[in-house]
Amino acid sequence: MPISIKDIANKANVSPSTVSRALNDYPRISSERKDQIKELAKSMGYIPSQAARNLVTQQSATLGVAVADYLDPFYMCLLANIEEVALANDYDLFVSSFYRDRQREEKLFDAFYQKRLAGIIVAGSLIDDGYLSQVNRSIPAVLVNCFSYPFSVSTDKFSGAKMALEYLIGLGHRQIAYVSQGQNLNTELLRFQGYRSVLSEHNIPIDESLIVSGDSGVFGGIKAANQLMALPEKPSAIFCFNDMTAIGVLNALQKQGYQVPRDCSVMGFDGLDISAFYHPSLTTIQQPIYQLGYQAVEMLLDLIQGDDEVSSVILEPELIVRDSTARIRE
Amino acid sequence: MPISIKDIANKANVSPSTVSRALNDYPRISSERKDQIKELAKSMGYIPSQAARNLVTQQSATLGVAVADYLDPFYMCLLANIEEVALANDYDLFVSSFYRDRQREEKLFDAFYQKRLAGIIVAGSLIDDGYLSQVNRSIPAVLVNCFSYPFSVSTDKFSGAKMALEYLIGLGHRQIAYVSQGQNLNTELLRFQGYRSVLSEHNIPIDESLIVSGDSGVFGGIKAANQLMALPEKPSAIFCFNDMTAIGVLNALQKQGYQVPRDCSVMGFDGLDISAFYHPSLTTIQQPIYQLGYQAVEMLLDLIQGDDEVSSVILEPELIVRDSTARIRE
DNA sequence: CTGAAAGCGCTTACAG
DNA sequence: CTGAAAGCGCTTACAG
Repeated sequence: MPISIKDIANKANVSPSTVSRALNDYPRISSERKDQIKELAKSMGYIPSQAARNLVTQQSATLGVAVADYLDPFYMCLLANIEEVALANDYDLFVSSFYRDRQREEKLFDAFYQKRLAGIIVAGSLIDDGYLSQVNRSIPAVLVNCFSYPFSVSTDKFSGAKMALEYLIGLGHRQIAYVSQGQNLNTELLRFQGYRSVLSEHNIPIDESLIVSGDSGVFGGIKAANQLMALPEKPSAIFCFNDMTAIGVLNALQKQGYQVPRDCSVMGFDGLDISAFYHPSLTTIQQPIYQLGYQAVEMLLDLIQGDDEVSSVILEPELIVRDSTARIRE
Repeated sequence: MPISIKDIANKANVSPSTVSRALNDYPRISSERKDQIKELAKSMGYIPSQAARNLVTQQSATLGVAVADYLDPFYMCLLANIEEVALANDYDLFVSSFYRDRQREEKLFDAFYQKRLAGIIVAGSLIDDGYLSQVNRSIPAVLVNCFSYPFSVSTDKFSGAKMALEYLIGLGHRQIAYVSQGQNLNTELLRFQGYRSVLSEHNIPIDESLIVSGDSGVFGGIKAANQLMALPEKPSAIFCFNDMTAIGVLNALQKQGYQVPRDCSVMGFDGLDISAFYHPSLTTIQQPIYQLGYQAVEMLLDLIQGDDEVSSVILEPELIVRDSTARIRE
């Protein structure tokens, strides 16, 4: 049984109100009494009940964070940044994963709401375009990388994909494959649009057999690469939905005896830390992960403060050239 | 303002007690009334306040999980397993990271306690041996990989390190380096003991210059490898504290132009998914990550139920031979 | 400066 | 089967 404010009041011969005021640095209280009560509370090992406090104040200092997948380092890096910014603002985090499962994502909001959290951040939402109508709760929410939602902070995927394609074409590649994520989300479609638009600008016809679908993870990348290398006309470069996919692609190519980048260039998207340490290190499109997390928290805090003037943010990614891409061989 | 049980009671012309009983499937209630109230609650978008319920029932169905580092896939894989098992038992998780910072780890317990969580799991504790005396709270706790704590579930690191060394010696290696974690935790010391004990069994003298300290991450591995390869007598094999360290070592060796495993064998510890996809794929000691998570939750649940008969669990790791190790060249 | 009282949203004996 | 009442641990007007 945890000790309560009442226990302290009894021992100090004051009312619970006084104890509460002392502990919360209420201004009009004799400082001797305040110090005495604080010390007593400490010696008794008192730790306030957040639930009780939240109930009476009708507010909470914890933010809910839902990430698509604990096993994708992108979300973990984002999460680490979100936690850091939240902590700096005296909020703590209730973190949950929905394992890229839409049902589970939807259920999460009940959990968040039951806890009466101050606000929520969703990264990698599968509800995507339907978010506004589906999750219509009175709790402020910010989505990361879901451009269609009015309160969101996203990397410009279209622009990122274009950078990647321009770069590969600049290296002389024409047979450029794309390994998609496999779901019709904005984040996917924008990359694909970038891919198509650069190809058509360069008058390179779209070869449908070069567009294969992954699963945003390593295994999808492996499967996709095997599929691509079985083609009569193999690609000379493979642009992947994300770094994890690219790692799968790299792995499959190397296992089949292809040399990267000599036989085939490979590009990722995300800019995960580990992508720099692969062999060969991965050329990729770097998402501004820290900014994504920072701005998401700031936006959510504004929303919580009742500031409705906020509007979506789109951040530019950056091309990082490393060793997995090279000029095409004649 | 969220709607409450009172709002429903008013609309249904019954007392709040009745609403509560209907919603909680209290047995003695007319089923027509029950259904009617349930429907009404749903149509009004009622979602119960967990804080209020916890306050009155004096219990909570959420578990606190503190992990050392979001950026180490080992903890994330463990976390995913913990969450799965917890969810299956109708508990949800309050997850937090302490960023391998002891101060932060200590602070976390106040946060957990303020929330009156049902129990907590700590993975990668830095308080380590001091845990019992430091964190003496009335909330049940299970530690993962902290053998000295009475309620813990751990991989046998001593045995794991021995497997690694036996294997490397079996391949003819004698100059075997060890990259440590850099902190005097049990999890570290046990590996080191395994390392020493196998060497001495084989009458191989310990060469202190082959024992260098990393930081349990990629960068520590890189630094350590550079240090080792600057030695007059370079190691022919490097055994690393964990896979992330090994990835750093691999990277540094390759950058310096060494071929792995031809010029030097490299071994990790953990058995991360990604370690299989490196080039070369990493020989490692596989921790039973799923079992670790599963048993930790089960043990915590027992503790919460007041079952004090539980005792620590030690699980055996497994040697996974892949492509980063080879027989020594003459 | 301090106490008594009301109330946050629930649950649950206690009567009926 | 159902309502009135008490209470979980706090905070905060309202008096004094």
